[in-house]
Amino acid sequence: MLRVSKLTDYGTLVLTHMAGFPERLFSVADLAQVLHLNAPTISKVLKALGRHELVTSVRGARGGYALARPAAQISVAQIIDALEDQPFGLTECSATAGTCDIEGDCRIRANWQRINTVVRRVLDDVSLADMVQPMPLASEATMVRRALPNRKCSPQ
Amino acid sequence: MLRVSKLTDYGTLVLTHMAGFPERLFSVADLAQVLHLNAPTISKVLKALGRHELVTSVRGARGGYALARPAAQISVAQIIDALEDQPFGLTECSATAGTCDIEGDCRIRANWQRINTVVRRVLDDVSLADMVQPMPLASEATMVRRALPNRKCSPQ
DNA sequence: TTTAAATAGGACCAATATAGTTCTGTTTAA
DNA sequence: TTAAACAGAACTATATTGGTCCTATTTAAA
Repeated sequence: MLRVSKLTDYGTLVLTHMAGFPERLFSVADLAQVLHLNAPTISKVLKALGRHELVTSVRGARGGYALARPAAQISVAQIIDALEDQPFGLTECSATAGTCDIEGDCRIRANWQRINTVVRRVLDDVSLADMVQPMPLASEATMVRRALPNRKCSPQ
Repeated sequence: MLRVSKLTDYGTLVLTHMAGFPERLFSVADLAQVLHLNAPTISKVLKALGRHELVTSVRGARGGYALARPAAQISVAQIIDALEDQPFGLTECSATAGTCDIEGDCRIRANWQRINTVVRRVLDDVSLADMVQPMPLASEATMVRRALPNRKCSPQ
C-alpha cells in the first residue's frame, strides 16, 4: 500500500519529540504520557531504534533513552531501515533477489530498482531536524527543485 | 512496509507487455499464458485498470484489452492510483485527514505531506514507456539529477 | 437463433503481515 | 535489598491483501 508501517510512524513521532530536548533522558513512561501512546508500543520502537544505534539507552533505575547523535544527522531513511523489517524497496523483487522465477528476463525489475534508488535518496535527504519544525519553505523548495528540475537549470 | 501491492506489481508487468504491441487486443487468457500468472488475478488487475481508464476493453467473443493511450502518457503513479485501494501517502495521516486525534498540533504531519509530494512527483515522472525497455542511462541520470542536485547547478 | 468466448462486478475465503501485549531476564540507582 | 528501568523474545489477535469464484452481460461466429 506504499505506506510506512505504524511503528515507523511512531518512531518519527518519538524521535522528533526527543530532538526537542537533546540533553534529556526519556523513559518509556515519560514518552508514553506525553505522546498519548501505549508504553509497550513505544518500548518496542525504542528497542529497535537502539539496536540500529539511532538512540542510546541507559539501563537501570533513572535510565532512559536519548538521541545517539544530533537530529541533523539522523535521516528519515535511517528510521525506516530501523523500523521496517523488510529491506527497502517498492516491490519485493527489487528489494530482494530470487523472489521471482522470471527474474532472468524481467525487464522492469531493473527499472523498479532505479526508482527505489531515487525515492530512497529523497528519504535520505530529509533529516530529523527537518521534521522537528515546520519545514521552511526554502527547504521544501529545495526538495522540489531536487526532484523536479527547474527548466532554467542548465542540463549539465 | 513501503511496498507497492502485488496487484500494482502485476499491473506494471501486464501493461509493459501490452505496450510492446500497442495495436493488439489482449485477452486475459493470452496474458496469463505469456506472463505465467493466473487468469483470475490478471482479470482483477485489468478490470481495475479499465475503471481508471488506463486500458480500454472490448467485450464479447474476440474481445480483450488494449492500452487506452500511448505508453509515454501512462505514469507509474497512475498505475499505483488505479491498483492501490488506499490513497497515496507514506503515512495514513498524511494521506487522509482526521485519522489521528493529535492532528491539530502535530508538527510532523505537514512534513510527511511534503515528502509525499516529492515521492509522488518522482513516480509521476516515470512513464510506462520508461519501464518497457531498460531505462537508458541518460534518463536515469536525469532522474537522479532531478532528485539530487548537481552542485554545479545554479541554486536559483 | 444459438452457442461460446470474453469482460464486469462483486462477494468470498485463506494466507500473510502487522500491531500490540505479555513475560522473563538484566541492569543499576537509591 | 528493592524498585525502576531497559532487553529480548514469544505470542495473539486483527487487519489487510491476495487470490478465487460466481453470476451477469456483451458480442462474434456458427
